[in-house]
Amino acid sequence: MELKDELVLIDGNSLINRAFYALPLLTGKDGIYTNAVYGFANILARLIEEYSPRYMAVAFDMKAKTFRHKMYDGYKATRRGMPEELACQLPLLKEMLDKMGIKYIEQEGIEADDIIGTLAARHALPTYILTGDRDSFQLISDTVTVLFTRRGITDVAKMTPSALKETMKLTPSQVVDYKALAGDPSDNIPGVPGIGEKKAMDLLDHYGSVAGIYSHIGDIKGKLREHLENGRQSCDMSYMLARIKTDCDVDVPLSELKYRFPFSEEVMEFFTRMDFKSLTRRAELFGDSVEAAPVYSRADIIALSSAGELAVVAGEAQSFGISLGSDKLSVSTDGARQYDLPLKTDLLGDGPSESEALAAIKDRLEDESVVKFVYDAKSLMRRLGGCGITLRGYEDVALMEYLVKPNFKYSSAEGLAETLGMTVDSAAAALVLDGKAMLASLEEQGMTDLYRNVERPLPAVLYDMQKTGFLIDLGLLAELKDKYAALEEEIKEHIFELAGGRFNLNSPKQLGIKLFDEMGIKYPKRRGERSTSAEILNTIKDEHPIVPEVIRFRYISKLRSTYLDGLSKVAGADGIVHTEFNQMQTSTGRLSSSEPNLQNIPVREEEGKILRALFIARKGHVLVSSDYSQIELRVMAHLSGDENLIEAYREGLDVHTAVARELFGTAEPDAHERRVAKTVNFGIIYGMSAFGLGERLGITTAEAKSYIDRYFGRFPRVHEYLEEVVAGARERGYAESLFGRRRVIPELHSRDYRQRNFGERAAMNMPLQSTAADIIKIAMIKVYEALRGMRSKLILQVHDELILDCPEDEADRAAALLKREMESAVTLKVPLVASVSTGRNWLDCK
DNA sequence: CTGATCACG
DNA sequence: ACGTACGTGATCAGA
Repeated sequence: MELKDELVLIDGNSLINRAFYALPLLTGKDGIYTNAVYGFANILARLIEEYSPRYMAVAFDMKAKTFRHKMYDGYKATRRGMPEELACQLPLLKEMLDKMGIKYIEQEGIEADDIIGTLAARHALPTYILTGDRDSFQLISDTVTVLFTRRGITDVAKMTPSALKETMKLTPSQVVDYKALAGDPSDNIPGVPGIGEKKAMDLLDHYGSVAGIYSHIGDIKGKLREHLENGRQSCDMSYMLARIKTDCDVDVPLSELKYRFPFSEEVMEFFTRMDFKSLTRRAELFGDSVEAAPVYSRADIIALSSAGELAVVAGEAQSFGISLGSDKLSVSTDGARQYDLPLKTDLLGDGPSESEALAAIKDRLEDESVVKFVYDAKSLMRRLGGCGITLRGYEDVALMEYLVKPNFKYSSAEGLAETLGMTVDSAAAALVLDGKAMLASLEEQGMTDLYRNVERPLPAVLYDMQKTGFLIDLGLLAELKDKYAALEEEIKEHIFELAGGRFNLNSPKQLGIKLFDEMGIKYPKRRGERSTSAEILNTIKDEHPIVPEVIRFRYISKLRSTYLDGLSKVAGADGIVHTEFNQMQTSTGRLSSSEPNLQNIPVREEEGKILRALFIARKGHVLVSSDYSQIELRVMAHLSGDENLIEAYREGLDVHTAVARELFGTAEPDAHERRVAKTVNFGIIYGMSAFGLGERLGITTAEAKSYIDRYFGRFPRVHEYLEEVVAGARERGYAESLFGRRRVIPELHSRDYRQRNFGERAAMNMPLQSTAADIIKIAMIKVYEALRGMRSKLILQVHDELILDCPEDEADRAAALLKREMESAVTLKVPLVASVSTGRNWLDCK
């Protein structure tokens, strides 16, 4: 690219502000904010491509007051300070400019505008000023053009004298006159009181300039003249404020404004570090010695025509990416070439069938030492399982993505390819490329062990659990369905009687109208909104006999629709339900369960708990269940190192009672005191607020606060720990578990108070919930290993509980094994305790 | 397709 | 003066 003898001057503050607000709050790999720097870099790249200037400079404002502030206290007084999320990007921006060799200038007491004005005046060569600030229009001339960034950053208007005339009906010098008259709210420049945009334009049209107006003041009549005369001083001052200086003490010879182009390796490294993927691929920005990141457009695709050819291709490789679509099987060994084998489907008769194709590479897929880069190993296992193949030796790229970005939305290998800028038919190649890059990212972020020892082995465990499934008592299910449907109908009719009319009871809207408007039942008045939630209904259940009936209807209806009907829909003819365990769903590392969700089967209410009798062991088997006792609190004791708490656990005390003792100063706390302590303990885990605790305990916020203060007084290390967690998360951008799992929490830097508070609570909760999730995952893997050779099967995980289905003669052994592996999964400063129970069905496991 | 509601840890 | 405990998934109504 040939550079031209032209100069580009950039208003750094203006541009980075635009970039910041135009782009979502992106975070780079380390969770630091990079959106503004990214936007800035993009504009620079575009600018260079379009204008190819040889000289460039960026001017920044400094915090110090300028002559304008001294002249007028109110100058820019309405400006908000730079938000922290942006301020923290300034050093990055300057680092980038340094690496590009672009001169940046900042000088105390001089604003960026004045620096730009001065440089533009000193250097007589074609000059472009890049800014989002209209003030700069006064600098426009035959040689100076303003590149004005309007909304966002992609929309740049080229302002020449004629363009200015056209859009604003002003000449460059009149820009200052205009501001002297109309003022500028954004800079808090007053102008002439009583004169707005319209009048200012009229006056300038007539008299040309402020000087012209005042020299003809005699021609002006009435109110307008009064305004002008009264506002004379303000007008003069505004003129001075708005006028950009072109004679500042800034002297930079042209030779210093040359920048290093093409960009060097250093810049490439910076882009890579910042995760500016698209910029790293723009070869035209970099010199020949710098290798631009490959433009992942499309892998070089080679069509195979037989399973035998596939076997040859895969047979030579020690590692390959593999993607199994509905009508083709693709493998890629190097990420550049991809071999596609079309498969016979129901509609298409060509090629081998899926099982024939897979059979050809069975030995490769089952060979532990051959690394397969796959996307979502668990779902691949299911398809391979159908062909009698067991996947061994894999790297799961989706899991790696999840670890680095737990908010990442699971899609498909094709989706991944697209995200990487590749075509969807290059999935297998994308897996190899991204897989290798992600392994490096995991290493960089200290998550290699977490990946290798926890996440990567888990798909095999989960697949086995899903495949085994949980047996349902279909007879009982049919019975309960009838019973609950009838009961629901009965309650419904009763409600309609009490209400004196029928309506859709499932509609919160209609219910609200019926209860609160038509029947006039009083509801707690809190900020207008009225809810029909159980929480609210419970507070008014004595107002009218219909209220408790509605509450009961809701509950029965929930049990019937969600659990009874829901289970019927997903249970197979053999009575087995196969839940899906989602390993890449939560931001804390927990699993989730769906279709059906077996992690929210009722247990708290007796009437609902009965449904657990539906979940039974297979014939001749029993269920063995084990749950961790207060695992999150124990994790907190460990992480905080609070001696008081650790001691309580080591002595095997009831921790809620122990906390109640501290809270109330009683040796033998009563049931109420223990309940309060228990609620406080939960509050700690959730990052409690005094209000929240008060709500749950039914006490005032002030009373709740005194409990919290007392708790932190008694367990000071807990207090320190929670504060550290928040501070650390704020600084680093993410919270982390004991094993290095991360969750980025951008809300901590939100401008919105509520968002920020939410971020703080999420930050406090994350290490506890997340570490507990890691622990039970480790336990699952250990249990799965330990069960090898036995007929007992892991079938369910509910966050702190594991359930096995065991032949009766193995039950005792399995129970002991389960307890042992769970308790020894990791070693903390406090013991881990798991309590085991056995039963024919889940209800009996208590 | 989102919000309200409610089931679980 | 504000709004207020963390993490999920399923169902239903009503746009």
